Amino acid sequence: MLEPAAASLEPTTAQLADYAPSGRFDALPADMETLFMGLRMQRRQVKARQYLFRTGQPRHALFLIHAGSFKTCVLSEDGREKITGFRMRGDLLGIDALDIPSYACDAIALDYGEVWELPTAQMRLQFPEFQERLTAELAREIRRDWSWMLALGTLTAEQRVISFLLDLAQRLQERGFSARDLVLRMTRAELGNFLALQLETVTRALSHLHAQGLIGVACREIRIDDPVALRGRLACDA
Amino acid sequence: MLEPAAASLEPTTAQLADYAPSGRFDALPADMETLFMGLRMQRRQVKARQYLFRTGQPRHALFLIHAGSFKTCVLSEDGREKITGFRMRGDLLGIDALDIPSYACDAIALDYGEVWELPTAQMRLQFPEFQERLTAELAREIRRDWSWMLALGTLTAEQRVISFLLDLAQRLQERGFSARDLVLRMTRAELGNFLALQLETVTRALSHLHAQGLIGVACREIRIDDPVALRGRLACDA
DNA sequence: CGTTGGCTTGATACGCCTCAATGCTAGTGG
DNA sequence: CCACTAGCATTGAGGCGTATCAAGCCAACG
Repeated sequence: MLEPAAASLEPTTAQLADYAPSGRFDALPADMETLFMGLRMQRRQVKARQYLFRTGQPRHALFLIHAGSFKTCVLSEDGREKITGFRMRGDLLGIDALDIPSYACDAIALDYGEVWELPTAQMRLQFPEFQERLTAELAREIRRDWSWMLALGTLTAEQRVISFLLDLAQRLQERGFSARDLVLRMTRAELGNFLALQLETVTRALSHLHAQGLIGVACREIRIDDPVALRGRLACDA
Repeated sequence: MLEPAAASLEPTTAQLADYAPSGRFDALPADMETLFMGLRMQRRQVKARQYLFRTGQPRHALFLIHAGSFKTCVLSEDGREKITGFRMRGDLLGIDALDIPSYACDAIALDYGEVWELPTAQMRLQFPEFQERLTAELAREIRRDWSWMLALGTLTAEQRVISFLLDLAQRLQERGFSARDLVLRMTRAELGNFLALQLETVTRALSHLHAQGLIGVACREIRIDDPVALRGRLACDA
């Protein structure tokens, strides 16, 4: 367990709030849940490590994450794997295959998960704005992807890890959790895969930031001690 | 000038056709032009190096590329730049900002360019399937991005260059050009930026492939001599 | 109590970056 | 016509950052 953060530096969340690799593009996160609250929907629970769907399976529905965390990944024919994102409550799974009959990625629960199954055909009829919501969600995903492409292409290993932590902190905060105390739902290997790093490099980056007093590290639990300093390290010439 | 390819290895285009970083996901490319043929549309021409639009500008329209090549790029606050894609005839520019009032990237002509301006509001009324076409285009872009994220995260410098060449060859072929003789519309620096490599590394990779007789290189003109061997190099353990 | 999976740390190797020099081509102006 | 310049491509030498390999630690679990 990590002891709670020293209350020395208070105004850190404000700094965090306007940061994210995707921050400069995005409008506020959509609240799909309230939109569909009245609708009777199929719910589905998945256990840790379980596949929600796999690449190539017939796509019969979209899924709205209600609880838990998921990763989505793509595979090449020769076995190379790449995690394309870590998804959490409010995110939609499966939209990347909206125009084709089968899923285009794997969706795997990191811990446990509960999803709501959206029957797309029915929704289109019932909610005229549904299709527009989908385009919005897709466009947002593109901008997120571009931001990460920018980060992976231009930042060092340590900066990538910082980017990830700050991005995660912001997403947690948007969902009502602390932006300071994070619990990573993925292994070091998965994190490294997403950031295009080896797991040892991720560990070393975290250890280094810890040694400098910027974060607290206890395995999956991360405490962000100095968001301002972290943000400062993201500049090109730092 | 490059002399034409030796006619020794004939059946290469078939191999090429089913390859692309995005190949395993995508359906055939959309023919937007014929769809909108009857419509009276604003056309716009841009010269080399000219911006079609910039990040943050009010988004009043989408653009369909009719001729020429464009690059789209994103910038971070501290000046880091990343080219998110090279676009050509039939591609849509601006869709990544469909849900927000201003453009989310820069679009810059590489040589010259002619685009058709699509008034989105009008199109939605006139073509009921237009919104669905947009979602399809967005989903395809996401899958393309994921494929490149996979490539950049798991391939060596030389493999990335090969991937790019094969992808470009396929896109040219889809548009009725030769899949064997390519003309790069971008500088080595731009190519390196897209592939997360330095321009010298791109040059070295091209020179190396040339020295092995797999391609012909004369500055911007590339001839693909041995697509099969190139494809073979993309395997994980090659 | 052994086994397994995940995390950390160190030593070494290698691929790509960085810096520097050169060549080439096109455009410009004397 | 020929300097002169600017932009782009190529090539080499050396250094750095991350990958790779190896070992040890710890908690969870059968």
